[in-house]
Amino acid sequence: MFFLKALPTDTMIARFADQYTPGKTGEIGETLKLLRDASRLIRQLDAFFARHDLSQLKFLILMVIDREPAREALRFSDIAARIDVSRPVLSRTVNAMLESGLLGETPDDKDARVRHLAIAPAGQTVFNSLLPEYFAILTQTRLGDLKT
Amino acid sequence: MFFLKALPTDTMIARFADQYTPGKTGEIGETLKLLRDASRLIRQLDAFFARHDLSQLKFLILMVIDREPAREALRFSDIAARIDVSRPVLSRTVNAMLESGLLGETPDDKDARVRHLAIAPAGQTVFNSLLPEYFAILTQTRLGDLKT
DNA sequence: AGAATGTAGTTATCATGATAACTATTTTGG
DNA sequence: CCAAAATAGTTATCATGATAACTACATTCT
Repeated sequence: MFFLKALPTDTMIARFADQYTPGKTGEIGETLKLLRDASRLIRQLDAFFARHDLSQLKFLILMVIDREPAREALRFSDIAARIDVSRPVLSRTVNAMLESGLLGETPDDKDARVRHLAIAPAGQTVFNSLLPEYFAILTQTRLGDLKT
Repeated sequence: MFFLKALPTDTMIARFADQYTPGKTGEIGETLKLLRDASRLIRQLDAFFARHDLSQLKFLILMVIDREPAREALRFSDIAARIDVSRPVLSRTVNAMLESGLLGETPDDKDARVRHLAIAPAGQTVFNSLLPEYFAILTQTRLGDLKT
Protein backbone atom coordinates (compact mmCIF):
# COMPACT_ATOMS: atom_id res chain seq x y z
CA MET A 1 0.00 0.00 0.00
CA PHE A 2 0.96 3.56 -0.51
CA PHE A 3 -0.75 6.88 -0.33
CA LEU A 4 -0.34 10.61 -0.51
CA LYS A 5 2.08 11.86 2.09
CA ALA A 6 0.35 15.20 2.51
CA LEU A 7 -3.36 14.93 2.10
CA PRO A 8 -5.04 17.51 -0.08
CA THR A 9 -6.31 20.45 1.93
CA ASP A 10 -10.03 21.06 1.95
CA THR A 11 -9.45 23.92 -0.45
CA MET A 12 -7.80 21.60 -2.92
CA ILE A 13 -10.50 19.01 -2.55
CA ALA A 14 -13.11 21.66 -3.06
CA ARG A 15 -11.36 22.78 -6.22
CA PHE A 16 -11.47 19.25 -7.54
CA ALA A 17 -14.64 17.91 -6.10
CA ASP A 18 -17.11 20.73 -5.88
CA GLN A 19 -17.91 20.48 -9.56
CA TYR A 20 -18.86 16.85 -9.19
CA THR A 21 -20.07 16.28 -5.66
CA PRO A 22 -20.82 19.71 -4.29
CA GLY A 23 -20.95 20.06 -0.52
CA LYS A 24 -19.11 16.82 0.10
CA THR A 25 -15.69 18.31 0.62
CA GLY A 26 -15.51 17.52 4.30
CA GLU A 27 -16.71 14.00 3.77
CA ILE A 28 -14.13 13.35 1.07
CA GLY A 29 -11.41 14.76 3.27
CA GLU A 30 -12.36 12.45 6.09
CA THR A 31 -12.53 9.42 3.86
CA LEU A 32 -9.09 10.16 2.41
CA LYS A 33 -7.71 10.60 5.90
CA LEU A 34 -9.10 7.27 7.05
CA LEU A 35 -7.78 5.61 3.92
CA ARG A 36 -4.34 6.99 4.52
CA ASP A 37 -4.35 6.03 8.19
CA ALA A 38 -5.51 2.56 7.31
CA SER A 39 -2.71 2.26 4.77
CA ARG A 40 -0.22 3.16 7.45
CA LEU A 41 -1.62 0.71 9.95
CA ILE A 42 -1.56 -2.05 7.34
CA ARG A 43 2.05 -1.21 6.66
CA GLN A 44 2.87 -1.34 10.37
CA LEU A 45 1.22 -4.73 10.67
CA ASP A 46 3.02 -6.01 7.57
CA ALA A 47 6.36 -4.87 8.96
CA PHE A 48 5.59 -6.51 12.31
CA PHE A 49 4.73 -9.83 10.71
CA ALA A 50 7.70 -9.65 8.34
CA ARG A 51 10.02 -9.25 11.34
CA HIS A 52 8.73 -12.61 12.52
CA ASP A 53 8.91 -14.36 9.13
CA LEU A 54 5.15 -14.23 8.81
CA SER A 55 2.60 -12.25 6.87
CA GLN A 56 -0.86 -10.87 7.56
CA LEU A 57 -2.34 -13.75 5.64
CA LYS A 58 -0.40 -16.44 7.48
CA PHE A 59 -1.43 -14.88 10.78
CA LEU A 60 -5.08 -14.78 9.74
CA ILE A 61 -4.93 -18.42 8.69
CA LEU A 62 -3.63 -19.35 12.13
CA MET A 63 -6.31 -17.16 13.70
CA VAL A 64 -9.27 -18.65 11.87
CA ILE A 65 -8.17 -22.19 12.69
CA ASP A 66 -7.37 -21.32 16.30
CA ARG A 67 -10.61 -19.51 16.91
CA GLU A 68 -12.78 -22.35 15.71
CA PRO A 69 -14.28 -23.56 18.95
CA ALA A 70 -15.36 -27.07 18.06
CA ARG A 71 -12.77 -28.19 15.57
CA GLU A 72 -9.15 -29.12 15.60
CA ALA A 73 -8.69 -28.66 11.86
CA LEU A 74 -10.38 -26.77 9.04
CA ARG A 75 -10.70 -27.73 5.42
CA PHE A 76 -8.99 -25.61 2.84
CA SER A 77 -12.38 -24.43 1.64
CA ASP A 78 -13.45 -23.49 5.19
CA ILE A 79 -10.43 -21.24 5.47
CA ALA A 80 -11.21 -19.76 2.07
CA ALA A 81 -14.75 -19.05 3.25
CA ARG A 82 -13.46 -17.07 6.24
CA ILE A 83 -10.72 -15.01 4.64
CA ASP A 84 -11.28 -12.69 1.73
CA VAL A 85 -8.35 -13.79 -0.40
CA SER A 86 -8.14 -15.63 -3.72
CA ARG A 87 -7.85 -19.40 -3.62
CA PRO A 88 -4.56 -19.57 -5.52
CA VAL A 89 -2.94 -17.24 -3.01
CA LEU A 90 -4.38 -19.25 -0.15
CA SER A 91 -3.13 -22.46 -1.74
CA ARG A 92 0.39 -21.11 -2.13
CA THR A 93 0.42 -19.75 1.41
CA VAL A 94 -0.95 -22.89 3.06
CA ASN A 95 1.67 -24.95 1.24
CA ALA A 96 4.41 -22.64 2.47
CA MET A 97 3.09 -22.98 6.02
CA LEU A 98 3.05 -26.77 5.79
CA GLU A 99 6.58 -26.63 4.43
CA SER A 100 7.78 -24.45 7.30
CA GLY A 101 6.00 -26.52 9.93
CA LEU A 102 3.38 -23.99 11.05
CA LEU A 103 0.50 -26.18 9.89
CA GLY A 104 -0.16 -29.90 9.68
CA GLU A 105 -2.33 -31.73 7.21
CA THR A 106 -4.53 -34.80 7.24
CA PRO A 107 -6.45 -36.25 4.31
CA ASP A 108 -10.21 -36.77 4.30
CA ASP A 109 -11.67 -40.27 4.71
CA LYS A 110 -14.38 -39.83 2.15
CA ASP A 111 -13.09 -37.30 -0.36
CA ALA A 112 -9.57 -37.49 -1.77
CA ARG A 113 -9.66 -33.87 -2.88
CA VAL A 114 -10.08 -32.46 0.59
CA ARG A 115 -7.26 -31.30 2.85
CA HIS A 116 -7.76 -30.85 6.59
CA LEU A 117 -5.42 -28.27 8.01
CA ALA A 118 -4.52 -27.96 11.66
CA ILE A 119 -2.14 -25.71 13.56
CA ALA A 120 1.12 -27.53 14.23
CA PRO A 121 2.81 -27.10 17.61
CA ALA A 122 5.36 -24.68 16.14
CA GLY A 123 2.50 -22.68 14.64
CA GLN A 124 0.70 -22.49 17.95
CA THR A 125 3.82 -21.26 19.68
CA VAL A 126 4.39 -18.55 17.10
CA PHE A 127 0.75 -17.52 17.11
CA ASN A 128 0.57 -17.24 20.88
CA SER A 129 3.80 -15.32 21.02
CA LEU A 130 2.63 -12.73 18.46
CA LEU A 131 -0.82 -12.04 19.89
CA PRO A 132 0.23 -9.49 22.52
CA GLU A 133 2.11 -7.25 20.12
CA TYR A 134 -0.57 -7.67 17.46
CA PHE A 135 -3.22 -6.30 19.81
CA ALA A 136 -0.86 -3.64 21.04
CA ILE A 137 -0.41 -2.37 17.49
CA LEU A 138 -4.14 -2.39 16.92
CA THR A 139 -4.86 -0.40 20.06
CA GLN A 140 -1.87 1.87 19.91
CA THR A 141 -3.10 3.84 16.94
CA ARG A 142 -6.79 4.46 16.63
CA LEU A 143 -7.66 5.04 12.99
CA GLY A 144 -8.98 8.50 12.41
CA ASP A 145 -7.18 9.91 15.41
CA LEU A 146 -3.89 10.54 13.69
CA LYS A 147 -2.60 13.96 12.88
CA THR A 148 -3.01 15.15 9.33
CA MET B 1 -5.63 -6.32 0.10
CA PHE B 2 -7.71 -8.95 1.73
CA PHE B 3 -9.27 -9.38 5.08
CA LEU B 4 -11.48 -11.50 7.25
CA LYS B 5 -14.89 -11.89 5.71
CA ALA B 6 -16.68 -12.09 9.04
CA LEU B 7 -15.05 -10.01 11.69
CA PRO B 8 -14.49 -11.59 15.04
CA THR B 9 -17.29 -10.88 17.45
CA ASP B 10 -16.51 -8.94 20.58
CA THR B 11 -16.69 -12.17 22.50
CA MET B 12 -14.00 -13.68 20.31
CA ILE B 13 -11.83 -10.60 20.56
CA ALA B 14 -12.22 -10.60 24.29
CA ARG B 15 -11.17 -14.25 24.40
CA PHE B 16 -8.01 -13.36 22.49
CA ALA B 17 -7.26 -9.88 23.64
CA ASP B 18 -8.33 -9.59 27.23
CA GLN B 19 -5.25 -11.39 28.44
CA TYR B 20 -3.02 -8.88 26.71
CA THR B 21 -4.85 -5.59 26.49
CA PRO B 22 -7.72 -5.86 28.95
CA GLY B 23 -10.64 -3.51 28.46
CA LYS B 24 -9.70 -2.68 24.91
CA THR B 25 -12.08 -5.11 23.23
CA GLY B 26 -14.34 -2.45 21.80
CA GLU B 27 -11.46 -0.42 20.52
CA ILE B 28 -9.90 -3.40 18.80
CA GLY B 29 -13.22 -4.29 17.24
CA GLU B 30 -13.60 -0.80 15.84
CA THR B 31 -10.08 -0.72 14.49
CA LEU B 32 -10.57 -4.07 12.77
CA LYS B 33 -13.82 -2.84 11.29
CA LEU B 34 -12.21 0.29 9.91
CA LEU B 35 -9.34 -1.75 8.54
CA ARG B 36 -11.69 -4.07 6.77
CA ASP B 37 -13.81 -1.26 5.39
CA ALA B 38 -10.70 0.53 4.18
CA SER B 39 -9.56 -2.68 2.48
CA ARG B 40 -12.84 -2.86 0.67
CA LEU B 41 -12.76 0.73 -0.42
CA ILE B 42 -9.21 0.30 -1.69
CA ARG B 43 -10.36 -2.71 -3.64
CA GLN B 44 -13.25 -0.76 -5.13
CA LEU B 45 -10.92 2.01 -6.18
CA ASP B 46 -8.46 -0.48 -7.67
CA ALA B 47 -11.21 -2.12 -9.67
CA PHE B 48 -12.43 1.26 -10.89
CA PHE B 49 -8.99 2.30 -12.06
CA ALA B 50 -8.29 -1.09 -13.62
CA ARG B 51 -11.47 -0.74 -15.71
CA HIS B 52 -9.91 2.38 -17.19
CA ASP B 53 -6.43 0.89 -17.70
CA LEU B 54 -5.08 2.87 -14.80
CA SER B 55 -4.04 2.23 -11.23
CA GLN B 56 -4.27 4.11 -7.95
CA LEU B 57 -0.65 5.11 -8.29
CA LYS B 58 -1.01 6.40 -11.87
CA PHE B 59 -4.04 8.42 -10.81
CA LEU B 60 -2.19 9.91 -7.84
CA ILE B 61 0.72 10.86 -10.08
CA LEU B 62 -1.65 12.73 -12.37
CA MET B 63 -3.28 14.33 -9.34
CA VAL B 64 -0.10 15.63 -7.73
CA ILE B 65 1.07 17.17 -11.00
CA ASP B 66 -2.35 18.60 -11.79
CA ARG B 67 -2.86 20.09 -8.36
CA GLU B 68 0.43 21.96 -8.38
CA PRO B 69 -0.76 25.54 -8.77
CA ALA B 70 2.33 27.27 -10.07
CA ARG B 71 4.02 24.60 -12.11
CA GLU B 72 3.43 22.86 -15.39
CA ALA B 73 5.76 19.97 -14.63
CA LEU B 74 7.21 18.30 -11.56
CA ARG B 75 10.54 16.61 -11.15
CA PHE B 76 10.64 12.91 -10.48
CA SER B 77 11.87 13.64 -6.97
CA ASP B 78 9.03 16.11 -6.36
CA ILE B 79 6.53 13.42 -7.18
CA ALA B 80 8.38 11.01 -4.93
CA ALA B 81 8.20 13.58 -2.13
CA ARG B 82 4.41 13.80 -2.44
CA ILE B 83 3.46 10.13 -2.77
CA ASP B 84 4.36 7.49 -0.22
CA VAL B 85 5.67 4.86 -2.62
CA SER B 86 9.14 3.47 -3.24
CA ARG B 87 11.25 5.12 -5.93
CA PRO B 88 11.73 2.00 -8.03
CA VAL B 89 7.96 1.55 -8.25
CA LEU B 90 7.54 5.20 -9.10
CA SER B 91 10.23 4.93 -11.76
CA ARG B 92 8.61 1.92 -13.39
CA THR B 93 5.18 3.55 -13.29
CA VAL B 94 6.29 6.91 -14.67
CA ASN B 95 8.03 5.13 -17.54
CA ALA B 96 4.88 3.20 -18.33
CA MET B 97 2.89 6.44 -18.34
CA LEU B 98 5.37 8.09 -20.71
CA GLU B 99 5.17 5.01 -22.92
CA SER B 100 1.39 5.12 -23.00
CA GLY B 101 1.25 8.87 -23.59
CA LEU B 102 -0.28 9.97 -20.28
CA LEU B 103 2.79 11.99 -19.34
CA GLY B 104 5.41 13.99 -21.22
CA GLU B 105 9.01 14.59 -20.26
CA THR B 106 11.54 17.36 -20.67
CA PRO B 107 15.15 17.33 -19.53
CA ASP B 108 16.65 19.83 -17.14
CA ASP B 109 18.95 22.59 -18.40
CA LYS B 110 21.41 22.38 -15.60
CA ASP B 111 21.29 18.81 -14.38
CA ALA B 112 21.34 15.87 -16.77
CA ARG B 113 19.99 13.47 -14.12
CA VAL B 114 16.73 15.32 -13.62
CA ARG B 115 13.48 14.52 -15.43
CA HIS B 116 10.66 17.05 -15.58
CA LEU B 117 7.32 15.33 -15.93
CA ALA B 118 4.16 17.00 -17.18
CA ILE B 119 0.67 15.73 -17.88
CA ALA B 120 0.26 15.06 -21.60
CA PRO B 121 -3.04 16.02 -23.30
CA ALA B 122 -4.21 12.40 -23.29
CA GLY B 123 -3.42 12.20 -19.60
CA GLN B 124 -5.38 15.36 -18.84
CA THR B 125 -8.38 14.00 -20.71
CA VAL B 126 -8.31 10.73 -18.83
CA PHE B 127 -7.78 12.45 -15.48
CA ASN B 128 -10.68 14.85 -15.98
CA SER B 129 -12.96 12.09 -17.14
CA LEU B 130 -12.27 9.94 -14.06
CA LEU B 131 -12.62 12.59 -11.39
CA PRO B 132 -16.42 12.48 -11.08
CA GLU B 133 -16.60 8.75 -10.50
CA TYR B 134 -13.56 8.86 -8.24
CA PHE B 135 -15.27 11.32 -5.91
CA ALA B 136 -18.52 9.44 -6.19
CA ILE B 137 -16.82 6.28 -4.93
CA LEU B 138 -15.20 8.19 -2.07
CA THR B 139 -18.48 9.70 -0.93
CA GLN B 140 -20.69 6.74 -1.64
CA THR B 141 -19.34 4.63 1.17
CA ARG B 142 -18.31 6.37 4.35
CA LEU B 143 -15.74 4.29 6.14
CA GLY B 144 -16.99 3.08 9.44
CA ASP B 145 -20.60 3.21 8.37
CA LEU B 146 -20.71 -0.18 6.73
CA LYS B 147 -22.57 -3.09 8.18
CA THR B 148 -20.56 -5.66 10.01
C1' DA C 1 41.86 20.43 -10.50
C1' DG C 2 40.63 16.10 -8.82
C1' DA C 3 39.25 12.79 -5.15
C1' DA C 4 35.47 12.14 -2.10
C1' DT C 5 30.83 12.67 -1.14
C1' DG C 6 26.09 13.47 -2.22
C1' DT C 7 21.97 13.22 -5.22
C1' DA C 8 18.80 11.43 -9.04
C1' DG C 9 17.02 7.82 -10.71
C1' DT C 10 17.45 2.62 -12.38
C1' DT C 11 18.23 -2.43 -12.33
C1' DA C 12 17.78 -6.81 -10.21
C1' DT C 13 15.27 -9.62 -7.36
C1' DC C 14 11.67 -10.85 -4.36
C1' DA C 15 6.85 -10.87 -1.94
C1' DT C 16 2.26 -11.20 -2.27
C1' DG C 17 -2.03 -9.89 -4.41
C1' DA C 18 -5.25 -11.20 -8.80
C1' DT C 19 -7.69 -13.98 -12.80
C1' DA C 20 -8.10 -17.66 -16.23
C1' DA C 21 -7.63 -22.04 -17.26
C1' DC C 22 -6.50 -26.41 -15.66
C1' DT C 23 -6.56 -31.49 -13.20
C1' DA C 24 -8.64 -34.66 -10.24
C1' DT C 25 -12.40 -36.31 -7.82
C1' DT C 26 -17.24 -36.73 -6.54
C1' DT C 27 -22.11 -36.33 -7.38
C1' DT C 28 -26.11 -36.34 -10.28
C1' DG C 29 -29.39 -37.85 -13.53
C1' DG C 30 -30.99 -40.40 -17.53
C1' DC D 1 -23.79 -47.54 -14.64
C1' DC D 2 -21.82 -44.06 -17.16
C1' DA D 3 -21.77 -39.29 -19.20
C1' DA D 4 -22.36 -34.66 -17.64
C1' DA D 5 -22.04 -31.36 -14.21
C1' DA D 6 -20.32 -29.77 -9.87
C1' DT D 7 -16.68 -29.23 -6.48
C1' DA D 8 -11.79 -28.95 -4.46
C1' DG D 9 -7.78 -27.27 -5.13
C1' DT D 10 -3.56 -26.14 -8.41
C1' DT D 11 -0.77 -24.18 -12.23
C1' DA D 12 0.46 -20.50 -15.18
C1' DT D 13 0.85 -15.84 -15.79
C1' DC D 14 0.51 -11.15 -14.60
C1' DA D 15 0.27 -6.64 -11.59
C1' DT D 16 2.13 -3.95 -8.36
C1' DG D 17 4.26 -3.33 -3.89
C1' DA D 18 9.27 -3.63 -1.42
C1' DT D 19 14.64 -3.42 -0.54
C1' DA D 20 19.51 -3.66 -1.90
C1' DA D 21 22.76 -2.52 -4.86
C1' DC D 22 23.86 -0.08 -8.78
C1' DT D 23 25.12 3.89 -12.59
C1' DA D 24 25.62 8.51 -13.77
C1' DC D 25 25.98 13.10 -12.81
C1' DA D 26 26.90 17.15 -9.66
C1' DT D 27 28.99 19.30 -5.70
C1' DT D 28 32.34 19.96 -2.15
C1' DC D 29 36.73 20.42 -0.10
C1' DT D 30 41.54 20.48 -0.01
